[in-house]
Amino acid sequence: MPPPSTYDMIYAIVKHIPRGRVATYGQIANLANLGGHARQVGYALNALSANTRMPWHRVINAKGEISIRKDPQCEHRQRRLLEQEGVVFDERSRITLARFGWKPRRGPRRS
DNA sequence: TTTATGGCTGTCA
DNA sequence: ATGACAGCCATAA
Repeated sequence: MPPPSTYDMIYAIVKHIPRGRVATYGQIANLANLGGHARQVGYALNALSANTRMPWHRVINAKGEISIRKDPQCEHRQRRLLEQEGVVFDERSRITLARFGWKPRRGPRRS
């Protein structure tokens, strides 16, 4: 069987993002051995099926904001999904990565 | 096969 | 802190 494709790796990482937490494209790209090329991550997510169960909405850009695609409405929808998971946006529509940023690894247990 | 695009990132001012 | 520029690579036509 052939090795996993780049998209598969990305999907695997995104699937592992816990609920109520968000990860940046660079974060996923790094975990996916992409070497930091976050772009492919975004494309992979965009290539997902509409009925996929992939938590693509938990993936955001390094600025902590929701990346804009072709449809500005997607931004609104993604934000809605995140809020539904408990993620909070500030006035700038930005997420506090320090708080909601997904920390892979056993992670330092927060108090 | 080549060409064009694309949900980004990091650095500089 | 924000704004602007260039670079990298895989997928789809």
